Amino acid sequence: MPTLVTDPPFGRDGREIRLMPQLSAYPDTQPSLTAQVFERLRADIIDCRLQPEARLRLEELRERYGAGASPIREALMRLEVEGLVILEQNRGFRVSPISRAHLIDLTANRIEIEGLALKWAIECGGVEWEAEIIGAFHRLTRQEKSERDEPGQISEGWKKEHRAFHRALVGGCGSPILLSIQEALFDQAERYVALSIARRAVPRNDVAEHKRIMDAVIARDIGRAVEANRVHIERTTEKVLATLQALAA
Amino acid sequence: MPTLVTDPPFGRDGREIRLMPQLSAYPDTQPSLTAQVFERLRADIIDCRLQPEARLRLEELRERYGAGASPIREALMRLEVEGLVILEQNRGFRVSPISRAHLIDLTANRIEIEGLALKWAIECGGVEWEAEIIGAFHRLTRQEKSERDEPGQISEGWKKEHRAFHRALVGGCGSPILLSIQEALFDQAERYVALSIARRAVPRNDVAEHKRIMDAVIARDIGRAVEANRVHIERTTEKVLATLQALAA
DNA sequence: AGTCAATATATTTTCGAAAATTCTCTTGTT
DNA sequence: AACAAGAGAATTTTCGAAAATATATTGACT
Repeated sequence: MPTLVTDPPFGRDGREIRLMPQLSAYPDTQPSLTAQVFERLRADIIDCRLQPEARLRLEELRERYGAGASPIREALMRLEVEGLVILEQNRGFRVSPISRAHLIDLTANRIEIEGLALKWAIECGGVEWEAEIIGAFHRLTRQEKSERDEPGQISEGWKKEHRAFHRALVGGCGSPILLSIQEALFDQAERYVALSIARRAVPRNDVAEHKRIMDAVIARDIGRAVEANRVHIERTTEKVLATLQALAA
Repeated sequence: MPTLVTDPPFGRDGREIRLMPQLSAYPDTQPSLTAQVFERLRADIIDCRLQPEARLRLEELRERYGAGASPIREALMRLEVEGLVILEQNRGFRVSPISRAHLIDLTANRIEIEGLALKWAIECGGVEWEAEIIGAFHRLTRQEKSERDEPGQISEGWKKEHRAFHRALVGGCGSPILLSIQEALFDQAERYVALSIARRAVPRNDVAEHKRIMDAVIARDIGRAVEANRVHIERTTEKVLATLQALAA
């Protein structure tokens, strides 16, 4: 079974260049335990199965994820840099707190970062990029937002397609750095949405908002696209702020 | 259940609120081994004592930093998220490669991110912020850029003050998120400068550039400040690109 | 020679327990 | 009652070695 000749992603080390790498040297290795724990922890935090400020005791996490101390701490260290977790010296980890101030900061930054990414994408994205967006939008509209059995819940499928759509929008910007920033901020924001939903807020219908962004992007109208994106982000934040407010009261 | 809407940064846990915390509960704990290793590794990579693409073998690092596997791997995981290190599954870590493309991407992003931070800072920074800048500028100008004994080397002191000056400029923006992004990008960029210096490039005199930024900021002229900052960043990058070019040839 | 398989070596990844630190609870003192 | 000190428990941090994986080497076969 011949390996497809793809650009070898890494390892451009004189010593490592071989005419034909042994197949066994590049198996589809399953992700390391650290990587698995990282993904699960990240998802659990974003979806608020682990609540803001919840203590993350090592013993509990070992139980929950079936791993030793090392992979778990390594995953937590990554999450701390991404802002989903905080570490207090010798006092362990907890899920990052949420707050009005943080949400507002996050929103302002998302508007700017995504706006910039949109601008660059419109300036330099090609047809392939446009096609991705249109495809992603189609998949998003064909996806039920709420689960049939749990009406006040956003479906996993919808969340996935929603993320994919936003990713497609900025995907043509040509800047890996900007994309990674965008993704980190998106993750953080999702946490607030999950929280708002968990508080029985009714999911809102935002198909029109998404369509407006897409239309402006396809029309290559930077100003309109950035503006539509701003509106979309701000609407979401307003909704979340309202439920947070109601909760505090 | 966590309270949602108050803003104090940490530890807003009913149980932890005490009238007067016991002193012994908050000692000046010395940083954990992980934290120490992280700082040293980060510095070694930024200053190119660990060269781009160098393999980071666990055993060597244990030797170098006098620590066990856990702290070192934890530090490396953090650095990977920050982009200073890359991890290849089961094949270990190496220092992130450098490239023209990456430097150019970095530069474009720095111009935008720092520009935005400058804008926000000018809009909402107070007198204290202005004073910090003026102080930082003063310290920077009083610091020798080159070491007396090593003329083609940038002094540690200057690098520290230079970082502090740029930090002071954006420090008033009021956005912790934007500041953390700015810092991460600054770190990455420093690596290229260090590399260029290591290649015997003569440090350039950029006092005037810094002064131009500061004057515009103090005059609260957003356009001029952002423009001056853009010029400063681009000049640095041009210099680095030139030495990289010469190196490749 | 060149390829392949099998083996040996090197390296990363993971675990379980020891060491260090923080937290909790009791007891004694003013 | 309030506070401080100290023993004991809980938890985090770190280590050293085992398990898993990747790389290098050897030797047989074409």
